[in-house]
Formats: sequence, structure tokens, C-alpha cells
Amino acid sequence: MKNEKNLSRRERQIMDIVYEMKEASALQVLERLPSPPGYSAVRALLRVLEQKGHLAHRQDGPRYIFSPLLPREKARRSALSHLMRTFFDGSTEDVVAALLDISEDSLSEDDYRRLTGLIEKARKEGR
Amino acid sequence: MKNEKNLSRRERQIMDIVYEMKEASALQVLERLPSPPGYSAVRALLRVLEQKGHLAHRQDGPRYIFSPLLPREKARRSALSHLMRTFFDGSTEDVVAALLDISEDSLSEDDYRRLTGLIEKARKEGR
DNA sequence: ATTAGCATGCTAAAATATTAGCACTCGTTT
DNA sequence: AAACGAGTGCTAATATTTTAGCATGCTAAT
Repeated sequence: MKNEKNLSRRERQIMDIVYEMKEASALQVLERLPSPPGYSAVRALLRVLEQKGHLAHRQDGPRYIFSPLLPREKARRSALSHLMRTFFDGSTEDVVAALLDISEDSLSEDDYRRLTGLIEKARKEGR
Repeated sequence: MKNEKNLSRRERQIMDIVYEMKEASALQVLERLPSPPGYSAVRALLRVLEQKGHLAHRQDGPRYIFSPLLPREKARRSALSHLMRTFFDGSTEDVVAALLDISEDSLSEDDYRRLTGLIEKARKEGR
């Protein structure tokens, strides 16, 4: 499992896109890539990622649709842990604070209620 | 600033280390790098990162101590936003849920109280 | 005052990543 | 049935990253 760290820049960009979209074709990836290379370059990258065990594909008519092998839930836990360590000294509170700061404008009363609910629930389960 | 995305793998690893430590010497970076290269390789990378405008250094006796040019607060907002988009469909709630899941074991009653307090505070300020 | 230790800058070799191009297959349309 | 379009695999050139090595300077110890 020496995953995650061993991805080149382009590879990481592509994995991010695939995680964001849940699954994607070569064309869809290409469209979302910054400073996009040619079509065959993207396909080559996808093939390498599959070969390295990061992606799998299924056939959809004439084309391949790629999806991550490591489930989103696992990947995001790991990414979040890393982020917490790197930028927040491992402090849960600090992350939540930053999160609220970012989200501020888009949160409704209900959203706040749900957030409080989540914490309440975790508190009860945790002890 | 077209930052963030234009870092190679090693460069990103180094930036993460420097952000985590707030500031670091070449040796400190080297010690924390996975599959660490030679000393001069690390120094070369640090020089490049400085040249590209990601790091700055101050002198500490005989050696250089590097720190990020983009303040941690900015960098983390941006990293968190990206993470939220990539792995959580932009959902604040989902991030908090994952966060609680990760942190569970290490949170005290007081921590939970403080978290609730944060949300309460944001709710009041937000409307 | 030499030497040893540790830092730096710079340069160029080696390894990897990135890209485009060509050859091929399979439907579909003329 | 020939030509076209849209997909694929593979290969090799190019570009970038990554690395080690060497020359140098400063400080402290012998």
C-alpha cells in the first residue's frame, strides 16, 4: 500500500478528476485537465494508472469508462488525515473552523442544525 | 496565481513538510522525505522552490531555514476547498462527518462542546 | 595555521513523466 | 463495399524532474 504518494503531477490531476466525477471517460478527463495535452496522452496516462492498480475500466459501448480502485471513502479519509496533519496540526477543531469559514455563505439554518446533530451523535457514540 | 497545481511530486512533498513544520532546514526536510534522496538533491529542490516563489529563507547561523511564502491560512483554505470538491461533492456536512469519524477516539467531552460552540457561533454570525 | 565538518551554489548525468503519432478495429453511413 | 469517425494499443521522441558530484566558504578544533 505505498499508494497516494507515488503519483506524478498529471497522474494526480487525473485521479482527482476521476474521484470527483466518480467515473470518467478519456474525453471527460481531457476536458477537465488544466493545460490539456492531446487525446492520446490522456489515454496513455489512464492506461498507466490502470496498470499501476489505481484505476479500473469497464466498457461502455465503444469506449472505456474508468473508476478508482480504492473506494472514495477510503481515499477521502486518507486525504483528509493528511490535510489535517499538514495544515492544521492535527486539530479537528481547526479544520471545522476553516470549513465553516469557507462554507459560511452557503449554509442554511437547517444545515447548521444538521451539523450540530452530527456532533451530538458522535459524542454519544464515542463514549 | 496559478499556484498549487504546478508542483512536481517532490516539490509537493517538500511543501507539505514545510507547511507541517512551519519552517524547516534542508536536513529537516530530508529526514522527513519518503525514499529520501541525497542531501544536495534536497537543497536543489529547495532552491528551485524558492526561485519559483513558493518558499523564502532566512539565515540561521550557518544554514538556511525555509518557510512558505503563501501563508498557511491561505494555503489551507485552498487545499480544503479542493478536497471538499474532489472527495465530498462540496458537502460541508460530509466533510464534518468524515472528520468526526477519523477523530472519534481522541475527542473529549470538552472538544465536542467546543465544536458545537463553533457551529453555534458561525450560525449566529452567518445570518 | 591546517584540518575537519558542515553548510552553500552550480552543473550535468540519469531517471521519469509527458506527449504526439501511427497502426489497427469496429460500427455506421454513403 | 468503401470511406469515415471514434475509439483503442503501442512506441518512441521530447521535456521535465530528480539526483549526485564537485568547487567553495566559513567556523571551530587540533
